[in-house]
Amino acid sequence: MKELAKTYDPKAIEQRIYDNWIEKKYFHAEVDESKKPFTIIMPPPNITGQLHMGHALNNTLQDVVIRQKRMQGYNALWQPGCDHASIATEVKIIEELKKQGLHKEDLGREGFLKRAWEWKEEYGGRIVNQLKKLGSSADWDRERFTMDEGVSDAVLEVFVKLYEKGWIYKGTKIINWCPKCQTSVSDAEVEHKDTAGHFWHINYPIKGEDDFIEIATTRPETMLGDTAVVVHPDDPRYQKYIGKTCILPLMDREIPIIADEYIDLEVGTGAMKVTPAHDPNDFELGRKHGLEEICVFNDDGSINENGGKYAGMGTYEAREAVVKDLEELGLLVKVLDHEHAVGYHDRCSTVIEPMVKEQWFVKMDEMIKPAIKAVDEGEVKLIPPRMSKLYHNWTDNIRDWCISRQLWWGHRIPAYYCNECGKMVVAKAMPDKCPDCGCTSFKQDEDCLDTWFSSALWPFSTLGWPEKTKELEYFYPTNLLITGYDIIFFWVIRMIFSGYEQMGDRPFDSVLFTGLVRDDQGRKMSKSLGNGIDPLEVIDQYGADALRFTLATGNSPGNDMRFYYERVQASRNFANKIWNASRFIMMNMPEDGLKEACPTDKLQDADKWILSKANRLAKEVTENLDKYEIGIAADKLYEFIWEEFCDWYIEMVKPRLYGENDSKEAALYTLQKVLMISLKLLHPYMPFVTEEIYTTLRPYVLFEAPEESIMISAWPEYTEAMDFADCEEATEMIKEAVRGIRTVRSDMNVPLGRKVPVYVVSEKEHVRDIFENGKIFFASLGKAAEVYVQGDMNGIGDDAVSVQLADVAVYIPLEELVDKEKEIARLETEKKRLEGELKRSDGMLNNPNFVSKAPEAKINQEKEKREKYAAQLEKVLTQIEKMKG
RNA sequence: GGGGUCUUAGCUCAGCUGGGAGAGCACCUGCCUUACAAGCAGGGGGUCACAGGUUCGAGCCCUGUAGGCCCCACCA
Repeated sequence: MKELAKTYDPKAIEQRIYDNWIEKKYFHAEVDESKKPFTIIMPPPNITGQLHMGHALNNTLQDVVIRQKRMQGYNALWQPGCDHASIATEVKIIEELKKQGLHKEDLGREGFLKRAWEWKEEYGGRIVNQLKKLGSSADWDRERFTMDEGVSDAVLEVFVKLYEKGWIYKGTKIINWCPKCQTSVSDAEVEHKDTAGHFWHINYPIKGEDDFIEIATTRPETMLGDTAVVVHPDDPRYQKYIGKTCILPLMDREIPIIADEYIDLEVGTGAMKVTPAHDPNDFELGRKHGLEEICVFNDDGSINENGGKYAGMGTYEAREAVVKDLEELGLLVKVLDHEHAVGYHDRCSTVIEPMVKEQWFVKMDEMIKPAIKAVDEGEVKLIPPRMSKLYHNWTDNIRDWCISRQLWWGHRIPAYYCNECGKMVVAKAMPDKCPDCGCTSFKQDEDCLDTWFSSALWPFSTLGWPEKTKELEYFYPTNLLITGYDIIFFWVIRMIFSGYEQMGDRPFDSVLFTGLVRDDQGRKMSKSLGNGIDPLEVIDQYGADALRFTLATGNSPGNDMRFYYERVQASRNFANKIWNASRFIMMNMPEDGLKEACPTDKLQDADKWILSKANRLAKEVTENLDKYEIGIAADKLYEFIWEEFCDWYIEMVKPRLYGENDSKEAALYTLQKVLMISLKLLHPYMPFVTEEIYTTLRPYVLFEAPEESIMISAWPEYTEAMDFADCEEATEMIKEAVRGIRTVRSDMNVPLGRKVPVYVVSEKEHVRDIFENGKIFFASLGKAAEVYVQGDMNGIGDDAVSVQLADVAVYIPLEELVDKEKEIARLETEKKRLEGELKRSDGMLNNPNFVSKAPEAKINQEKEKREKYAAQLEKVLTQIEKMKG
């Protein structure tokens, strides 16, 4: 007989098991109309990435769900892939080049892209291998990449379609510009942070008068691009100036003073300078009033030739110079401290410069509508539900999406310009000749698309769209997306509107949001803090199962969690627990295994009790998982396996296994049956240890006809045949009595080695039967010597220590060990407790409102409890009398 | 400025549609009992932030207060 090692050693088995799964192609899903599909689309990790705890968390949860669905008989597809992560990757490659003293321009576009693809080849596989270490059962045969041919084709298809529909357009508008990365970025990529700054109050001279209008600004250097001053039309302070002009200091430009209700009378001086080219508000105002847009910044953030003598200075250098000059001119009124929100690029933390530039945009107002409706009406379910508020936060204030990036690594915008007449043609491939002038030479747009443009199509592009593949037909819409709430705006919303627009249907039924995994002090794990915990190290130390179980428990959807090694240890211990329980069962296994199931009439109360509980557990775990309550299901498994199965059932059954015994076979069968159920239910969480045990047991547990792997075995289902709810009471009663004996022994300091006689007294015959059958348990679990079950007090002295339960009492004559005072005190405590319970119960039952309004079942339940307590209390009182007398 | 969320045992967190407060770790006591010391048995510890309200009944629902965290936002 094969033996299991004394402690579970994950390292010895994980790789071997995973390789076997891969070899057997268990992860692979093919279209099969005879089965129902269940699809999860994996959030594609960046090729630049290393596995971090966030990946470990959401991939664990995805794997739990997909493994369970696979066992339930669904045709389960977990579609994986990687993201080219346009800007993130480009930045990294530039950094690498920099170390060699090179700029990306030195390589040229083609050379740079070659380098980028090499990078992708080198690092793109790394994270996939790391996901495999976690046990992820994704269909790696279907792995995709956002820049592979198929997905790129989808990107071009969508771009051209939306362009032709008029929903993609090229326009000159104010956009967020990162002076460091030298590209535009979308609104979602700008992080606003309150930053300490100043309010500079500046006098602008009114033209032709010896008068000034005082404005306030947080960014004095932008005044170089001012083209107006605006005041509120009803502001009594400034009415006289409306329609006049003032002279822009330093630039000596004459600019109009205009009126607009946009102005808040309370803020600053009530008069605002207008810089249409460098502020989103000013831009709107400028367009409304037809103001000139003077751009005064170069792409690197320095002042350009429009800035006069300040040209060439950096932003902050220019700010100082401007302020100094104003001061010398006597136009600086005052400087106040002022905190205001400043936008930073989320990638590089550089201050974003709003700039007017020509870019490509996606028109959002129409496309967003079905996406709003879908969430409102529950066609796409967000878990937890509060996430739909976050979702609305964005959809309700949506602005057109700036999709062009001045980058090289990504999907190049499919717009072509005629080299002769400049005519623009948008098409999936370079046109043969110009429709206007017939010229055959074109130049493609230099810009790339926002990386999220391709991610938005992921749920259908990975399945082959725009081709009409059988996969697309069969697996779309997908069932579930599991991702962090931090990318709800970047990604989730964009997938939803893209799904409706391109496929005419939702991309997924549900989105389960995870929170952040924080360090043990609650801080975000980050490179700069150096507090990141490498999941691979955790796996190396404790095993993948332990990490997975830790991540799957102890938190709820959308909430952050802290990472504690203590919790991983606890999970590791749990894996070891079930390993050892299995080892125990193996040790008692008959040489040739167990060929047949034990007939019900041979099962004992304890067997029925644990089988029934396992049966109910299967039902509950399934229900929880159906609702994606992954942590709740895991808690129930833990509790059942450790406490009910190991601490109670296995301990109860031991005497039946030793030597010849009529009930041995039933015990063996029950142990194996319950273990199989437990292993299967646990498998989605702890795939490795459960597989190892399952395959080791396989040649012996023949009544189950086990599969060659647990991951393709059938998910346990609730069955009437295993519901012995009626028989559960007996075992529960015995447990209660055993617990009572243990407590008494402990309280009385009875050494474990000392066996004591135990008298079980009950007036009820059926209770006496239960304990007659359960005598064996008192010997092993309660360290009892002889056990006498009887209907009266015959042979029991008044000074015996007792456990008084409702229908039964247990007496233990301890003779010299009995400390009477102590025993009385113990009984008094018990008396108090019971009186309290009775009081509570009477309070409810004597309340006419309760009796008339509460559900009948609840009332009956309460009545039963009351009876039990009353009976118990009466016995305790009698016993106290006896001890005293 | 708008919104969300949290406040439960010493620590970290569960607690499903309201029906007698839970786990892990930590702590105390006793055990190397032939599955497991990564273990077993027993035990201590909580006016569920505060104040009202709804209800027969509130950790859970409503209102307000205080503190923490987070997101969104074009107030110069």
